[in-house]
Amino acid sequence: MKYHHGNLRSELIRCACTLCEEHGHDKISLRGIAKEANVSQTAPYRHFETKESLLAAVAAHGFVEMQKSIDKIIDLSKTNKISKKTLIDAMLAYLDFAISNNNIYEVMFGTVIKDFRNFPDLHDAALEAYSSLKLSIKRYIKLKNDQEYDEKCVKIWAFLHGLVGLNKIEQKLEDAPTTDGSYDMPIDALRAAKNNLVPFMNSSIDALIKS
Amino acid sequence: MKYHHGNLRSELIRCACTLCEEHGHDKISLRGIAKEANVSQTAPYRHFETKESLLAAVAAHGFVEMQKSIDKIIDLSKTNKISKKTLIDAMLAYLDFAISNNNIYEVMFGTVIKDFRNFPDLHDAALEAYSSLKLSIKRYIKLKNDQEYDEKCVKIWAFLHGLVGLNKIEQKLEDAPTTDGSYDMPIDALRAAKNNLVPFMNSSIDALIKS
DNA sequence: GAATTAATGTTTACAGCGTAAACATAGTAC
DNA sequence: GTACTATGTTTACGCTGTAAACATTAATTC
Repeated sequence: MKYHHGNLRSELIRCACTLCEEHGHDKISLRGIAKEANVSQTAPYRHFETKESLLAAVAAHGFVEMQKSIDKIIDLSKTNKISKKTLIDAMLAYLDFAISNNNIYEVMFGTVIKDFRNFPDLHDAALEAYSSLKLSIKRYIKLKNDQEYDEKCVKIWAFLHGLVGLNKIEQKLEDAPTTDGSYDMPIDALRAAKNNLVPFMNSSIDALIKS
Repeated sequence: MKYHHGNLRSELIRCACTLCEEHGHDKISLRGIAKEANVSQTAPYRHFETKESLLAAVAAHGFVEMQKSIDKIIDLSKTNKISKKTLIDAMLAYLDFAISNNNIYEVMFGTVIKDFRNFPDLHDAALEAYSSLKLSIKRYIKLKNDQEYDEKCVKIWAFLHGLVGLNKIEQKLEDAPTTDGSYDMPIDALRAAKNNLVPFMNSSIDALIKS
């Protein structure tokens, strides 16, 4: 085995992403990541100042991937209007990314990384992802000015982000009978929403854009 | 000083709430909480099986307090309809609680507690809080059936929960110029929303209820 | 009311964590 | 080739959650 790895930095990010998605950010250690990459436990410190900065790289990677999955839907090579179906598909792509990369999404939006400005790559990646979300609205509907696009975009982003959060709650509550013998109403409602996601999203997104 | 504390359990929860809100759940230790309560570092284990279960008590307390702040607005002693202003006030009470108890809200809705069913008090408190949210909608508008109330409630809850999340993001991004010299559009939009929160909420909540 | 038991404290101990410091090896510039 | 820099390893430290053994007080039994 070579003394020098050659590509340790990106390998560490790769291992961190894998382990994070598998076990959750609070269950992974720098030592575990280093072991996964077959290096000593302090080797990561040649590439990342702290554990937080390695997780920042994981989050940045997440934002890039999330943006890609939105861009794929709205087809960046074109500039024409998109249909309502395409808009909803883009929103569904957001949800799909968030849910299939649950633990990485948590790193992107949770409290792990305190200040994005300490990690310029992450800061940029997050803004880039937002710009794709905004672009999808821009290409769906004509509004007065950029500020108005931002307002709608924030409303929709909040709604999407909230749905991701509630999805986590649902998993924690499940539908065990409560102590008084009744069942969990919010869970049924959340399940119903998920089972009919397209009409659910159609009505909500439309309402928010026109609000 | 007495050998037996007398009220250590509730005192530990109180200390945990204080320290958690002050430093964030990931920065507090069982040892620190024990020290704050003036007991030995393993004393908490006579009342809580794990750190997670102490934090579950913190979360349960949070849900109770959150529910109280909603109930105070809609006045549980009455059963008549409420005005739109009162409904919005209830939603603002949710946001206000979430933001002024940022770190406890994180414990309530984050990944710290894996499965609420392991903590029946927490499970119940969460459902109780949801029922108050739903009640506020029930007393605002007449809908077909309970299922329909749940659908609207989930939409609004998602929106509120998402706004709380975006508020955290805003704090992490702030408005430092990005590497290409431009400024952060989402931040401006979020600030604009916060500076005009009542009309912002008015239009959004209305749109979601009618969607 | 004394003896027993249960509840609730303390002390000690351990393995895993993030990370600092000292050292070793490999690649690069002159 | 020699010096320098980059990137690896080894060792060590204080903090963490928590298990185990022990001490003290409160509650229960007779």
